[in-house]
Amino acid sequence: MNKKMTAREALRKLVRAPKSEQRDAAFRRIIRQIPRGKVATYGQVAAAAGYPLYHRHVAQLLRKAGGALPWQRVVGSGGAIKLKYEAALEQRTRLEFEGVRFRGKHVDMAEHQHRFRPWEFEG
DNA sequence: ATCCTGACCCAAG
DNA sequence: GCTTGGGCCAGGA
Repeated sequence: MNKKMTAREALRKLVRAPKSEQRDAAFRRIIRQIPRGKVATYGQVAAAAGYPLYHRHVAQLLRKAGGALPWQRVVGSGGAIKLKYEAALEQRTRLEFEGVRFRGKHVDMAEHQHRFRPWEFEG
């Protein structure tokens, strides 16, 4: 018979069927909500857009969309910069220019974490 | 259809 | 703190 469904599998079934088009649109909308001086993680953006478990795709979009979005405001878990080499330096520089402070290698999340408002759904 | 890749994430050690 | 292994998912070859 059917094996017990894991919590993750259950979640996956609840999540809206992935359509890259509207998914990316949702990601873009969320990313644009992040104000100057604040940041959000890939996972938070994905979840806020209605697609938990799609954090990797947020990164994929950012790479593709590039300059059309405030890409520097999306960081890794814990405020880590996930880009490499020069790109990483550029992101850090851009963020510092917006007033974001770092603690070692990570963004000071206690101060710069952006909180998304769940009720601002607006279709 | 299979294999590989990625601006990820997290629990362990 | 850092590294590692396993898990995740869609896209491209």
